[in-house]
Amino acid sequence: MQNRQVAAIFNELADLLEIEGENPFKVRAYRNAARTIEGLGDALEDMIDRGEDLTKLPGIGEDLAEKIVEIVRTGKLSKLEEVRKEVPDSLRALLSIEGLGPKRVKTLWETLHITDPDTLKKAAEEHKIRELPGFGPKTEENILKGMHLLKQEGIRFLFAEAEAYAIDLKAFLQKAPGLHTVEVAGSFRRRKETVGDLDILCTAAEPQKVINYFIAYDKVVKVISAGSTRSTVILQNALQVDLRVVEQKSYGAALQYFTGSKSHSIALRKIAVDMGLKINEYGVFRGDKVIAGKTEEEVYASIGLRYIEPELRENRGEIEAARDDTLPRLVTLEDIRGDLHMHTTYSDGLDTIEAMVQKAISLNYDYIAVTDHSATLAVVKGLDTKKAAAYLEEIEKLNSRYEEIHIFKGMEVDILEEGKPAMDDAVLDKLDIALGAVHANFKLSGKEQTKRVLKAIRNPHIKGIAHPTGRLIGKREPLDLDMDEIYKAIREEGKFLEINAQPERLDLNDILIREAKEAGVMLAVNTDAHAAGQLEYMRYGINQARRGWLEKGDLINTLPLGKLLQVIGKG
DNA sequence: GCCGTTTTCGGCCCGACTGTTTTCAGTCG
Repeated sequence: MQNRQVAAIFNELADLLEIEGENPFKVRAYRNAARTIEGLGDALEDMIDRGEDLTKLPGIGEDLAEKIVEIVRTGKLSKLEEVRKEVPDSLRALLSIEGLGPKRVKTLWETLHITDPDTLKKAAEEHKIRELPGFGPKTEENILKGMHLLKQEGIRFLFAEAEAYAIDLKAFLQKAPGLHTVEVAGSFRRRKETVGDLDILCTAAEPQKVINYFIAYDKVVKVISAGSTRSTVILQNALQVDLRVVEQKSYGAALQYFTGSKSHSIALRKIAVDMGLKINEYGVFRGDKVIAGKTEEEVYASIGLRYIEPELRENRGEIEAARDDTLPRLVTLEDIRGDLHMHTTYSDGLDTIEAMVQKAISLNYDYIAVTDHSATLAVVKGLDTKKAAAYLEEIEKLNSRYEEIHIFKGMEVDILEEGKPAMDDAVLDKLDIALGAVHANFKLSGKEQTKRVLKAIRNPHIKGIAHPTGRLIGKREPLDLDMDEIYKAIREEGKFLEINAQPERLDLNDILIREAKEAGVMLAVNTDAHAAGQLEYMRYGINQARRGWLEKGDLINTLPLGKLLQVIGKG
């Protein structure tokens, strides 16, 4: 039973209870618990096995702790089974229709016996809905329009995809009449690996003019709302954009509010309440008097906190750290001295080794590792023993030609099912950096998979593990690895784990990165570039590293060349 | 259902927009 499944059960229960009309604070308690569980570094199952006290977790009390144990032990929750008998589970689907919340869904169910999207559609088409109290023709129409958006519900965009749209939109908004500033906030500003919508904050003297300009953007296909200070639209690509316009004096408070995360902001507001203050998007107030709001620094300072970087704002301990002045000094792109994972025409890359070298020089790197694939069934275009000889020779040649950069002889070596590297020792002996990686047999049991990777880590030829969990965001689940065992082995062997910067990998994820750091594990952010231009993906990996609380000293590729040589045993 | 250097009971973040109303409930972020 995975944490995500436990969280899903609580979310489902919350939805059904809310439709039932249960105390909204009780409903919120279930949702808060689900959020806490989703953000957990450890598997609940392991925590229970170790006898840890779950009520220590935020938002988990006696009752919910018991329910968690029940779910983990039995795979289900009797309370949910009971509620399902009272409220049809299919009603949940209706909640995802724009404009339908628990109250209206309950009304539809009790009066017209609507239980799912199909019966809802029929009732709307027969104009039965407009007759209900609290409903009208407009609502009925909106329900019908919202029906075909139902399927697209819940899609999230990779950060890198959202970035492209955000850049376009920002450039467009910069030309809005009377605009002062425009900033993309929300999960985009927090640099989450996926982004559900874009939240954009503008400051302008006349907000209405900016709103009017915004909804005329040529990629807008639907205007959901457009008031005097905020608006929500849907773009062609189904991306939702929320725009908020405030005055300059509220910029900091509004940026904080619009950046979130929701639970981070709620926690701040609670602190303010305890101090007799109130925080909203216009400022920090004592009574009617504004005491802060122009900048985010001011807002945090007003409740006794240091400024918190957006990447940390997830209510996972950053607020306590800000109070104690123990926040990390997050690593930056400028700290990176080199890239230790990339591919060339020697395997499945698009550019030559020399093209990669030249691009790396333009990025001011001190070193790179060229790490083409070893050939296996999974990676057919890779290096065999014979091809490897030419490959290594060319790296050496380029190394003497380009004095301004050091080129490591590397290879991304497939870890076979038994944990052995897919390359002869004779070749491995000649390498500076061999990265072990899993590219096939993803379905092994957690125990076997862990054993397989541990064996690779203990292999003296392997220096690091590339994209350790093998996940592809939205496409492939991570390997079922015992990460604590992995961290232990990596630490003992003096090896490193990679943070892979490919937009759909970002592997390790933020939570595992932070765990790894706490376990004393060395890490490296690498691009796994398959073309020279992709060396610029480093920034995505840095985003992830920052979300994992990493500082410069946690990454080996911030080290100067001499120090790095020592770390990989070549100094 | 959670939580507590004010509290073990009585609070629980805060405001904008829409559509339905005729002063506001429901929804959303």
